[in-house]
Amino acid sequence: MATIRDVARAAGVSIATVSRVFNDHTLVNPETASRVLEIATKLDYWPNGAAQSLTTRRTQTLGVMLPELFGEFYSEVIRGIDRQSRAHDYQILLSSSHSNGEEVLIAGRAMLGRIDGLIMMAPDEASIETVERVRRRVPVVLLNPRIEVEGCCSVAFENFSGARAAVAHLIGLGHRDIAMITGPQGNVDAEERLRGFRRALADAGLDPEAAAIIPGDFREAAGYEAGVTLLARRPWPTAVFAANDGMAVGLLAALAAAGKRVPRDIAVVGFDDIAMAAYLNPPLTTVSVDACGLGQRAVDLMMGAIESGPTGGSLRQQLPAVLVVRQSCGSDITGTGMLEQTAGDGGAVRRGRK
Amino acid sequence: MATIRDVARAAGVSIATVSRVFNDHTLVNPETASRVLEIATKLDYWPNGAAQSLTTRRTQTLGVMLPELFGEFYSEVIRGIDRQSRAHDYQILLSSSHSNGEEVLIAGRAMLGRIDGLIMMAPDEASIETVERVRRRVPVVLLNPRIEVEGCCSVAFENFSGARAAVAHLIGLGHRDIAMITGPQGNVDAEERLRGFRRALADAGLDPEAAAIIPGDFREAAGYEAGVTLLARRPWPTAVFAANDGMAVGLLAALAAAGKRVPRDIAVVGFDDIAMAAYLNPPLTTVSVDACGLGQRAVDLMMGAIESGPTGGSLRQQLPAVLVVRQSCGSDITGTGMLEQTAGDGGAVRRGRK
DNA sequence: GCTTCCGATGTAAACGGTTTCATACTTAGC
DNA sequence: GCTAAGTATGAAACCGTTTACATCGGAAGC
Repeated sequence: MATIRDVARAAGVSIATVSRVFNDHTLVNPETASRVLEIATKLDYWPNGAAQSLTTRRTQTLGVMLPELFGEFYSEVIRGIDRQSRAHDYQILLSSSHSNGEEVLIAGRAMLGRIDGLIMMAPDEASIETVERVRRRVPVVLLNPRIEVEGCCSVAFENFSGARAAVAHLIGLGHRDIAMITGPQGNVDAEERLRGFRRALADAGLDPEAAAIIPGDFREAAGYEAGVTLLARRPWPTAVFAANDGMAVGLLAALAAAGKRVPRDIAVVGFDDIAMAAYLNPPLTTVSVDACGLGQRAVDLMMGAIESGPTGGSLRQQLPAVLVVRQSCGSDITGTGMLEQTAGDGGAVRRGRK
Repeated sequence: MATIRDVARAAGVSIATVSRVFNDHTLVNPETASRVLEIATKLDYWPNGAAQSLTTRRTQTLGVMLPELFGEFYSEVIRGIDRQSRAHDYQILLSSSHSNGEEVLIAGRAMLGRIDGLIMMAPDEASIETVERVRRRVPVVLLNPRIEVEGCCSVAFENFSGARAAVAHLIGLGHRDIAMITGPQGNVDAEERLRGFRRALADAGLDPEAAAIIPGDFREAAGYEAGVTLLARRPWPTAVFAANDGMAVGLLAALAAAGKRVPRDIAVVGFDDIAMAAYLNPPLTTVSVDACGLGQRAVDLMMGAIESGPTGGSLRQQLPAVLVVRQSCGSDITGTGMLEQTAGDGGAVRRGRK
């Protein structure tokens, strides 16, 4: 394939001139420029990206590392990152499904020299070292970080207050015996949601230790199993808070299979507000988070960090988690229009289909 | 940051030796190797990817270009690509949301030198030139191509026969007046599905020209509007085939809002089998395609193409589109177990929730 | 004791660009 | 007509690797 030297030779100029033509360095004679361009087209010359980024130290690429690419949530995050990156003329180098620190390290190493920054959802403690090493070379933005890393920006959802608001809502409806299906152990989001659940109970003077906690893993099947487990016990809780919508879907299926009516027999609340939540039977009350917005915000922070160089501070941002009341929780008050509060202090509530 | 020279100097060896240590070239003294490794760790040395790929001409990266990153379908494709890439130790460079040929060209150029191959869903004719130019340097795999490009592998769904099977099923249930909501003009999938719709009518001796065709764009809102449009006409069709599930969702909402019962008053069939299809009210009969599998298959083809070099032939693969019968079409025959046919000749049918 | 071979390492030339600095040639200023 | 300023271009260094080839001891073979 033609290189810059081929073009230079064919056009009878030096490689410096060809480079100038391709980089709009204006100080080149228009006549020469057009000749070079013509030759370049004829030779089908395209500058080599690797060579360019080697000298310029710019790649116009953002690295993205996610623990796993499963479920609608992650897709949305990626969509947000992608969209915002495009707006800034960046491409994204994606590497997901890392189950352990070792893999993260390898992936990080492979990205080095190919990215101008890294957006990362750190799965566990083992990856922190990789973050530190990467951070020494390019800016890093963390998504929902378990531990804040010095010098890294981060964006996170208000998992805690979102969960707290959801459970407070159930309590407000008169529920006293509320169970929870948790997310995978070690997952920050899952833990924060559990913490919010407990806090809401404590706030209402209920004993958090007395509540049934069923372990789950964010997957639909776990929700189904949890439903079976719950129904095997007596007395049944009057409401269940699932740590994410996927498990809520499974739970609803289990309850339906057992002939239980939602919300009459048991109320159900989820978390995430995935696309299908509004279409479930009954429509699922859940806590809405803007996954796409999370990605976009991360890119914005990254752009700031890239601009300001390594001296850039470490901004921490929180994105709201808003309770969306539908029918699965039993407070079927329609026609009241929209009612919202910010999640910041005590919880946000929104009614309606969307 | 430390370069290979820094390590070499500190360890008292040449850069060649350091390079050998990092590339397992065995012909290096174990003692020297461990000293180099130690120094490298102390200096926090990581090889620079751009420099490596410049000399080796290998990037361990696959380019992925999609027309837009919207909807579950594309997310699934990306998941498939990502998963399979990881299995082969490749990363993926993503660039989506290209609305015109110009943007595709720019993106293609930006990728050059950074990728070992390109997986692309070509949105329109204007991008063909870019494909040609890219193909001269690295292998290209096309997804659902409108036009086959000489020397490119491709993977596509059996859109035509899937749609044909769906409509044939409706006809088999006794429907004679069937409307269709089409996808965006110029979209290959949309066109093939329309073609399948017409063929099924013709097969049954019905006049394809007489059927109502409502233009859509694959989005939920378009489905809703199409529903309104259809209900404003008389007589109403007894069944509607939506070119994708997103629009079917909107259609169902419009029908529900108008007090129509599905499938009693009007039967509905979609296409794609997105996750929520099984949870809609009523559960949506649709044509299931394995978007994730499409991505995986594309990667497999790519690996073959990379292996065999530029001489590699141009394989064309087709992935089945299988009709999944649920309740929205009215053939609510439960308890009959699974019934499947391959879509290849006349259509595949599968019953049940999943 | 002299070749021969081999293992370990160094030297230097790529890879394909960008960019600093120098140079040649105009043009303007007086 | 000589200097100063400016414009267009070229030469060469550099970015951080890999790798073909050269070098250099030391062990083996005779």
